[in-house]
Amino acid sequence: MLPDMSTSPIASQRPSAAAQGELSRATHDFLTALASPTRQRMMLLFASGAELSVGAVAERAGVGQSTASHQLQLLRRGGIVTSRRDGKVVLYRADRDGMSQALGDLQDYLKVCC
Amino acid sequence: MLPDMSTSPIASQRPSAAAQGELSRATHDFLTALASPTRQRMMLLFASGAELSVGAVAERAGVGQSTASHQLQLLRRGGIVTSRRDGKVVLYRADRDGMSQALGDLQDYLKVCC
DNA sequence: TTGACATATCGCGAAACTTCGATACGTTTT
DNA sequence: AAAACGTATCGAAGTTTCGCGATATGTCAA
Repeated sequence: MLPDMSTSPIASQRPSAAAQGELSRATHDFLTALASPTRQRMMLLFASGAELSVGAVAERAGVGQSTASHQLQLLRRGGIVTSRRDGKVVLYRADRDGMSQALGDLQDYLKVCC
Repeated sequence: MLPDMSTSPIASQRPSAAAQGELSRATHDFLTALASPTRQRMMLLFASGAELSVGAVAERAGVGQSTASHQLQLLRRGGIVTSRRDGKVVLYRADRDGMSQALGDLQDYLKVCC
């Protein structure tokens, strides 16, 4: 089954969550998603707005199909990629809005410590 | 023994590392350091430029002394805190420059995927 | 409906992380 | 020099993550 795409984990967070001194769940997912060499390698495949299927990511990143599917979901949960189904294929691409929002939340959080 | 404070892991990286499509070691350390609830809790103790010893962090964060020491080193490796010795005590505080540089590198990296 | 194809989920072992108590190291004081 | 104190390192148990193959689910074509 496809994961729930109707509710974005980023959008469900208040913008001022970080300013209150607590790192939001969405921002935590953003950090953990990017803190992985394999997922970093995957993200580079989406340069220039490329849209890739799970199989294409698996092949180019040098991982198995199940691994690619799982890691792409972690990236999606972190607001870094978006997915849409096109026939049998599920296409992923970089989530520009999600990334900028997560970065903003992160900056707000870090301002507390300065 | 005290860890090596003379060479900052952030400063040893070229600024354009992220633009070349590879996430630098320093930026990876920054992400992994922040992707931990315990370390996030610790960082909140440094609000308003507070400077705390390892023991103070351990007590306020509710962890053992060895744990606090270890996690603070991970935060230092990520360019998020700085340490200095004052007598028997080692004082940690937020590393404003390190954080802004890591954030900049992260932004550069994310620009590749947009 | 059946078959073919792509993706998601499951189960598992390997590797990494977290935390602790115990111990070694560095610093100051006596 | 030795004791006292704070911090860093060590070793180990528990938890989490990672990657894989196998299997289930979803989709299109025949």
